[in-house]
Amino acid sequence: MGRSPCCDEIGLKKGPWTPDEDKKLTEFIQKHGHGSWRLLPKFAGLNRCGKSCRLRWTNYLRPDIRRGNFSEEEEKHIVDLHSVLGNKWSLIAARLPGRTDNEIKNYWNTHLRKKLLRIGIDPVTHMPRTDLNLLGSLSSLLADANFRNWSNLNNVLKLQADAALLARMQLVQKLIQVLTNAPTSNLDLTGLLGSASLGNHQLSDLLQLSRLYEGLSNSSLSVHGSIQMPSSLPNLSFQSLLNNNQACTNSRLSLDGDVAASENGTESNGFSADSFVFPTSNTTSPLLPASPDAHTDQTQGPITLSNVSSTSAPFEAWKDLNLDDLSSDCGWKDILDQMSWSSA
DNA sequence: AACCCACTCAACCGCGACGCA
DNA sequence: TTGCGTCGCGGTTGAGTGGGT
Repeated sequence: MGRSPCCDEIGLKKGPWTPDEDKKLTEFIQKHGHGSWRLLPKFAGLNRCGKSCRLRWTNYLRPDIRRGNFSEEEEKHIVDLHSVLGNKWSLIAARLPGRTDNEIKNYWNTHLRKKLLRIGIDPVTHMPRTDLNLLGSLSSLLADANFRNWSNLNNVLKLQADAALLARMQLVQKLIQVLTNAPTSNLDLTGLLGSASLGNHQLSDLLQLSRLYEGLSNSSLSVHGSIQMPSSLPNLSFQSLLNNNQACTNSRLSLDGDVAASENGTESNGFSADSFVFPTSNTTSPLLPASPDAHTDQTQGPITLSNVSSTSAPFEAWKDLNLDDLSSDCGWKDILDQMSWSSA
């Protein structure tokens, strides 16, 4: 919408602030509050635009700002939060008392991002990088003395990524439960999809969620395999999809044991009541098993959700989130935006 | 001492969101 | 509903700084 004209005005000072300007701004705000940022510089006797004043105050002069180096605890917290929130610096800053979004953003870009890259973690996805020269990354990791206190950082970060995935899976589970009004965690969708209670939009949304769930579970299994799926995640049963013509039409599902050609000529996958394959374009993996015996870390033994959350905070961070936070994640935003029922 | 280069971080810019008339 | 003013956010810039040669 409308652009603030204040910074376009000619004659306003730009660049570094002088101690005198800082003093004027601080004294004025302490006495009167900031009120309208646009009018503030005029009343405070500053030849600056309101935007510049706000920035100077919020990022530097505010009395509750904590200066100095980031502690290890803060670093880990930032990584945790970033794995869930992405580049939502203001949200991250809100969970780190005394730190500003600008400070965290700078620290991320100059330190943390590089650290993650060095140890082979993609700082965007928080997944292990796939474009690595493994030997090169190993040597650089070994050479990185900065991580002496995070000796197991690689594992910790993998767990974080896993935990973030699981958190998302749990969210999808919740959404499915809301959509289907299913009371139990062991969700059996038999009959639900065929029932008259589900409208076209809901059916479509449910299928979309199902694909999302599958994508997440595939990521968890194929990329990491270091985490044990918690029993709280649903053992989804999609047998009723077999009998639902609309679902088959919408999603180009094929039936158990059958292989049906889809419109583009590729084959989709069969599924049964015990396992199923979502109608994604190129995956053949079944839904993750709910068995606690599956997918244990070879060297450290099974990792349960409880001890994952004790070593990494995404679950803690997740508790603080609302759907607005989640919807900022582009893929998730699409999903949530398209849910015609979510606001109903 | 002079220069170069990499790095840091305060500050700026552009945009979207929101409130209000 | 529309348009305007304002705020706040995230990405980017560039001056300052420190280390290496």
